[in-house]
Amino acid sequence: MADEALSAGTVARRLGVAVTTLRTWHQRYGLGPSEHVPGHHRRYTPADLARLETMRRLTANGVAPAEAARWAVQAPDAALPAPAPAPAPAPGPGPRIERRGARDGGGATIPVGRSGPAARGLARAAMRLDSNAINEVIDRAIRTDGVVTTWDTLLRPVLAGIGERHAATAALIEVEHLVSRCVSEAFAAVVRAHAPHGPPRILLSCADEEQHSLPLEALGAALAETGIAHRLLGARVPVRALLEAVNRTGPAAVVLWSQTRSTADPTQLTALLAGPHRPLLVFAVGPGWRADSLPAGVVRPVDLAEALSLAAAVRDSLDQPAAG
Amino acid sequence: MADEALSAGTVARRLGVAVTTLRTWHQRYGLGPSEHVPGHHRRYTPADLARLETMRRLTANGVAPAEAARWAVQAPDAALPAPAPAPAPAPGPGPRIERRGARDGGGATIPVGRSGPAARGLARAAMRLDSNAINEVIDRAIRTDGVVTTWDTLLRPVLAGIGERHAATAALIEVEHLVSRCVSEAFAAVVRAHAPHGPPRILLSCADEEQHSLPLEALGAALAETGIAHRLLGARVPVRALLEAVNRTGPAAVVLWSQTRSTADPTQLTALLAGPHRPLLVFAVGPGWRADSLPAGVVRPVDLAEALSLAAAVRDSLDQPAAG
DNA sequence: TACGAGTTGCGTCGATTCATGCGTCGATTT
DNA sequence: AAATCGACGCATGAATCGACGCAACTCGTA
Repeated sequence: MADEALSAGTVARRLGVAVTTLRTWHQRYGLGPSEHVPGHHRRYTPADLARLETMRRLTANGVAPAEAARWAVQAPDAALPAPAPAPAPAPGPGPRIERRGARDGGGATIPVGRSGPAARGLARAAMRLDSNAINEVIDRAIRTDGVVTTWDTLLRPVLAGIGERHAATAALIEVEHLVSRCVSEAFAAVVRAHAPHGPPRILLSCADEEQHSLPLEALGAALAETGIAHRLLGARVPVRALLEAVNRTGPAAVVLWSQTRSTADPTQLTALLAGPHRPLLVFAVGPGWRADSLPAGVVRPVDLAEALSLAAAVRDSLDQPAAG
Repeated sequence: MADEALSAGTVARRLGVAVTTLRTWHQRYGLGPSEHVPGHHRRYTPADLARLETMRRLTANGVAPAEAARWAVQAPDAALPAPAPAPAPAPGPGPRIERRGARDGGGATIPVGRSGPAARGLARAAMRLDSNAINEVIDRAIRTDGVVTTWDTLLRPVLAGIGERHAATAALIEVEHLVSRCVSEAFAAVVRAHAPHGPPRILLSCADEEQHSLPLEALGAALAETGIAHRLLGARVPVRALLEAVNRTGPAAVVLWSQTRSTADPTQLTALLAGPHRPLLVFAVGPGWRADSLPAGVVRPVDLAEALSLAAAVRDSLDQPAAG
């Protein structure tokens, strides 16, 4: 693979920095050619270049150089705020539930489609308002399949089914509340069970006016499951309060959830990026956000799993005096 | 060079306090970086951080800052005075652990009045959005004093203080949300911990449009603690949904919570009594209800303890063959 | 009940320290 | 000969420093 060995000057020109800077980065941060004999010329392989590219993109987004370098060294291809967001339309992670079939009983049932027996069982327990049974099902599912899978294949379908019924029949409000509560509690239990390592560096918050916090709680539980500490603000967080929280706690990353388009005001993201304690990374998560209206420097994971892996990348970044 | 030399700002963010506070702690209590040349930047080693962490934990538990600092300086890894430390008498109904030195003040704080050190610690933890500390304090309080006492002497005062501040300054919304969530989770944990004996015969529900469900959750947790199973519907339960739930589950008693007068529509109570599956007992709980407007046959406990004892009475009466 | 004293967290201000990108210089590599 | 190397130093803006003061809270006392 040595057919591409770029010289220092070439790389420098490509990145738009001075040659000296490359040398500085090498000796200050260890961010240089993987194999380099002191005294000899530096030869950058494509991998090295990718690392430098990461460094450049991070710093271009305001990340402190020292931290950006650390990040670049250990996660060369870390997903980053791409200047041109992927042309993914915004269908949202809305679970496409088959509303047909699933005939379960005579009266008012919850359509869960082909989401497996557990979902049907959960739906039945919900209809009975049997919180014990609900808890049991959820707990077992989480214990068996983990938070992410449980959320995607069990909870979200059932909640969506309830919501659908609720929208159609204007009934089942109690059921919806009860299940939401149980889910929320289950997630909380997960968080409590997994003692977080260090201080929470990730802040989860709903967008202003956004009422649905369950998906965020799912993310929080998934994070906890992975051993990543976080802070969850909850639903309906005004922008001012969010900024205040960011200012007070200085998180490395902020996740802002928006369920519906009406709550997806990009201004909030802009405000986050412009605030005094600018977070390293800002995530816009949820079906509400429109990819084309996001300000530059905002990452938009498409589902829980992606958000999780991105957050894990954040975790790996140790903090150190940040300047610049 | 120390592999980890955290700057003042980083440490401050980690702890959830302002940078200025770190400096203040240093010069007031001597709680600073072990080696620090005046005029130069402070560099906190892991050991220093541990000391500060101790400080944080102690203050979160209500210890006066001055004393907490003294403690932290000489015993960096001091274990929490959790179960029964020497200088702490039994925190009975009068949690007057130490009458002096528990002052508080400064900046945006939460007024808790003379509600004991635990309340102060909780308020402090809340201000720094430290959910771990919040959980810790609440859990210990519940474990030590039980749900009712904890609610009356710790949680309600603090929540009221936050609400007061919030109403006055329009700030602290995040704090309010976070604490509410933690309280809710703590109650849920209590309910989960105490496996209910039989089928739930008591239904707890918020009045229509009523958003505050925390007091109800407190009642639910207290019931669970006493071994009484219950069903909790949650906030904002429309009358139709309530009746539907009563109809489906046929509870022996229904508790309807109203926080403010605007949600205390007596019609709901009347509807309950007139429904097909008339509950044995209907409770109207909460400050919203007006005694003179309640329909006949509705009981109105004045506080959590009374509601609890009445509910216990219900449970006992169920053991006897009820004459109808 | 009201009031003053003591505590305490934190905002502000001018001065200083630090991190960082890059220019320069003599020696070495290509 | 051109490019680069390692070392050194400089300019600049962000972060921090120390000092001061404020405001809010609690508690003892009148």
